[in-house]
Amino acid sequence: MNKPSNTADDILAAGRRFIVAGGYNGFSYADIAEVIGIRKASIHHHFPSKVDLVQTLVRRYLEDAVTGMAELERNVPEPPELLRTYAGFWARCIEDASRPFCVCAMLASELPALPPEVAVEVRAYFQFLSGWLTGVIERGAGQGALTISAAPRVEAEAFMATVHGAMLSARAYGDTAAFATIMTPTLQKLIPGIQ
Amino acid sequence: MNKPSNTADDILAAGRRFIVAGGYNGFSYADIAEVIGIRKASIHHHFPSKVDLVQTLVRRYLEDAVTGMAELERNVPEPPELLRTYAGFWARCIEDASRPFCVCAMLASELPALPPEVAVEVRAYFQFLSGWLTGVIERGAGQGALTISAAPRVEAEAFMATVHGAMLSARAYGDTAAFATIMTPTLQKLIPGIQ
DNA sequence: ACGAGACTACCAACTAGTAGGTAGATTATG
DNA sequence: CATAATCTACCTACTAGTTGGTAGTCTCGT
Repeated sequence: MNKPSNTADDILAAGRRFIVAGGYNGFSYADIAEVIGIRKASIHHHFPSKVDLVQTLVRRYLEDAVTGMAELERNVPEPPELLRTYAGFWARCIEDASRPFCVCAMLASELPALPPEVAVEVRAYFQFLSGWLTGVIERGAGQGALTISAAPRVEAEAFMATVHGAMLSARAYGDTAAFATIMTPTLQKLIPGIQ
Repeated sequence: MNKPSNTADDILAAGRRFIVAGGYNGFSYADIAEVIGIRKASIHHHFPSKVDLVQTLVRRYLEDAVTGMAELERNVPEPPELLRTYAGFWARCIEDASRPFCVCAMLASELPALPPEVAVEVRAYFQFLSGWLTGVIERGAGQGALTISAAPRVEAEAFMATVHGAMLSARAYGDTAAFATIMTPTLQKLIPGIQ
């Protein structure tokens, strides 16, 4: 069922690691060529330009998020647990250094300097994520399972902002546990009845 | 009282604008030379290397924050108003596009790819800011003027994370008002007795 | 006369991207 | 079945332009 080793996918995976570490201008075709063991020109065969490469990468990142969230909602139906699982997912990714930062959060920070084709994909990711969180929070508040003090959309934006800011702090301090430390009280304020 | 036009300061100011827009790798000596109207080589006279330039820039950014916060505390003594004024400062900076992002939040995002001399300065900024916020929140909670559900240090980290994440969202959406929209309920959760 | 601050003129290394070619697999056709 | 055409995936070798940085010179105010 799993596809054979594919160079294009290897390039995208390497590109993702580089973007997570240093952003759009933090890597070159030469860097990718070296880590996956092919020549620079061969990357151009798969992705004619750097814009193509990063555009494809971000588009696939969003697709993965869409299917990931759908599966998450199938496995974890309750809104409070959904938020906790989402935050826990990132806590693990950061702690085991497998995905120490969100690709789109990284790219969003340098949005004014990004090629417009990439910028539009990054914006789409933010819109999807905030839309998904709005739905979860709206449902949770309707059930009385979440305590909110503003409109679901606004609470969702605040939650998403805290997640991204917590990633940033964990990185700034070089302390992977900082993410969970920040998210715990944030979740507690939304979920009633736990101390 | 105000110093005469100083090229070194002009270089730092231009560098700051470029970093805010696109990070450490998002600008070159040539870019700075062009906007301030001197030759590339003349910048090396003031800052021998790019590391020197950015290190000086971030160090001064922290110094300005230290004196700025001290002055803020002299003018606005009450913790709730202090937090509101701090958030309001950034809201204005973002809305009038004068400082659409925090230099150190920007650099922190690409910390793993940063020269270590710069990284250490960025870390120092985060430590100062979280320390200052911890003090304000601790004092406010002691007076009963702020409602907190975790240790002051943790509340301060969460507040700072939300500020940085809200900047990121405002940038991602291209909507300067998003920052204030996110910060309003965040402040309301901390400040009792307002609806 | 001297130093600060600017200049011209370089440099090696790196950037994304191109040109042209090769080996091998796949597909179409007589 | 054979063979010709095409395609995929890579290669070497190159381009024009940019990167941070250096060396040496000119100019101007004190």
